[in-house]
Amino acid sequence: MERKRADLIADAIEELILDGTFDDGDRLDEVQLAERFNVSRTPIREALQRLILSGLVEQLPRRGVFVRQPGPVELIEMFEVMAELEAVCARLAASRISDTALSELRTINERCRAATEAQDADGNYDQNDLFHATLYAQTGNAFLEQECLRLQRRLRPFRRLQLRWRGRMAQSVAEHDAILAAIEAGDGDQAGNMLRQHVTVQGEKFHRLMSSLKAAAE
Amino acid sequence: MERKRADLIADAIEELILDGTFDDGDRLDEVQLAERFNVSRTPIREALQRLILSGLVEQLPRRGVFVRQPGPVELIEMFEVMAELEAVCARLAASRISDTALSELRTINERCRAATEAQDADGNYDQNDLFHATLYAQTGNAFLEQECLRLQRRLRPFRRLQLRWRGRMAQSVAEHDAILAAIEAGDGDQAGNMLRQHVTVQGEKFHRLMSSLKAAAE
DNA sequence: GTCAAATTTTTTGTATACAAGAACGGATTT
DNA sequence: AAATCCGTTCTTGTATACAAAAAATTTGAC
Repeated sequence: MERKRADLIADAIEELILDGTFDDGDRLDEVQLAERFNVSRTPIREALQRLILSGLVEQLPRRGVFVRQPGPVELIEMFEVMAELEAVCARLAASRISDTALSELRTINERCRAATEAQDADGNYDQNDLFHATLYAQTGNAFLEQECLRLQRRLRPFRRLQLRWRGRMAQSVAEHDAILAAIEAGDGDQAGNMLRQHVTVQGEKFHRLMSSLKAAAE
Repeated sequence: MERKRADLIADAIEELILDGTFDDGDRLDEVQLAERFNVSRTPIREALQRLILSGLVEQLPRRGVFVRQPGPVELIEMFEVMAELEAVCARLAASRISDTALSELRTINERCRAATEAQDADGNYDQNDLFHATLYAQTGNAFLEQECLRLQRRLRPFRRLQLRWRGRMAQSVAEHDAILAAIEAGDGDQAGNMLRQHVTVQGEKFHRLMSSLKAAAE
């Protein structure tokens, strides 16, 4: 259960930003939001503070808060950090993972495969996130796990764009297979490198992401 | 200049926690803090929200906020993440660093050495932080840099404990030298591994940190 | 005397009222 | 006609007042 109204509102505003209701650069007016959610300015301000700290919006002193979608450069940077963090997770997990967790990962990837064959993009998306999140947990480092989940969550809407590309889902499942094989073999460095490649945005992936962004902006 | 009163208060409370005025588990009473800082509860609450998001304090719904110092396990986990992040920085910096930045790093490490020889623990501490922060900037990834600075800041009080050990300062300077040599040689993997070792808390370092913590708790 | 229930009290969460600073517009001057 | 200065208005930041929920204390019963 959520703690208080301000938290619910923060999630709601975040959703409104991510689904494009609020565009980049828009000012988030406290009084407008207050009447929109039928609350006073106080919980709105608390919610905005949460979003400011998460980096989703920007506050200019005495000016207000503005939506701040990451530009191409920052996006690439965030994906690079995600790739490196996941590489670390794979390397650590390779030596710390339990047998049950390994088979669980296999099960999840099989569900990814099934969703791919069923052309179920949403199902693939959810199982894919679960696959990565399960791996984070197997690092045996709860702090690392939380940091990864935080960034994963932040990048979520942009990863969603990527899965639309033809053949990407099948490729993703195959890469998961290879990563699992490396982990099972206990080859942490290999698993890490593969996962880094799996997440990194470069080459063709980069151009596809850019054009997806441009298309989404229209 | 700081933005508003709430930000100043957040920094002040953080300082009070880090220097031990507020101990682990203490409840941060809103009204007490309000009269302590001669403001109303509103800016206090905003400040506390910042601290909650930064993980320094914990909020229990309808109960209040409590100081939450990390325990030994979480501390080790945080240092592990820091070590891995810095390893990434070193690897990336090895291929992206500029010549001027490299010589700047050398200069900073020379200041570390001078501070060590002068038995100036505070000077060494400051230059050491600067050395690492300069390296973060040379990854060419502003997002990664910010994340590293965030975690560095969080671990700051605990790193301070470590420098008290006999011989640690000199060892640190020598390790910096080796890391710089690896970066100059363009060997990113080597530089990364060395920096990971440099930051990792394990073996003798672990026992020393634990006893320092116990001593600080008394 | 002890345990439990109810009331009181304390504290958080929300609403509203107030103050200070910034943007906007109009008027006056060059 | 353009630019600048002053005033109005709008918005943020802070204070206070109010409500609801949880904790603590007191009172009553067994």
